[in-house]
Amino acid sequence: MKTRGSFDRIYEVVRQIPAGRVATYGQIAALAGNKRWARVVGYALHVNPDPEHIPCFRVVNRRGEVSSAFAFGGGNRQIELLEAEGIPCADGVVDLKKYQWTRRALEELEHL
DNA sequence: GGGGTGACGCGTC
DNA sequence: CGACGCGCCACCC
Repeated sequence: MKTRGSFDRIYEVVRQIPAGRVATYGQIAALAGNKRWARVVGYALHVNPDPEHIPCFRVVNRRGEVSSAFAFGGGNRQIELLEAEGIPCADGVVDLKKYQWTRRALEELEHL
């Protein structure tokens, strides 16, 4: 597979999102290198080349809302996958306050 | 190389 | 956290 420039960067970050946590597009962008890639992140996941190894369902917008157009078969599918990992999002919205993937969150988990 | 597009973010009202 | 608009940047044609 060829490197798709920034896309590859983005995929790498998304791949590192731990189960049971979600990340925002802006956050992915920031971790990938540029905060302004938020839009590019969306595009990158849209053309997700390897859904099996790239958990794009763990990526939500800054408000915690799941995507309306999902590569797996609709936002509904994304909700199922998230709940399967213990992330409640019945209304299609995730509580970022609790489930957003941050270093701080990881530390707290380990500390607990 | 120019232009259109998009699974976004943030300020504003 | 309702709606609207602009900015942002990479990708495809």
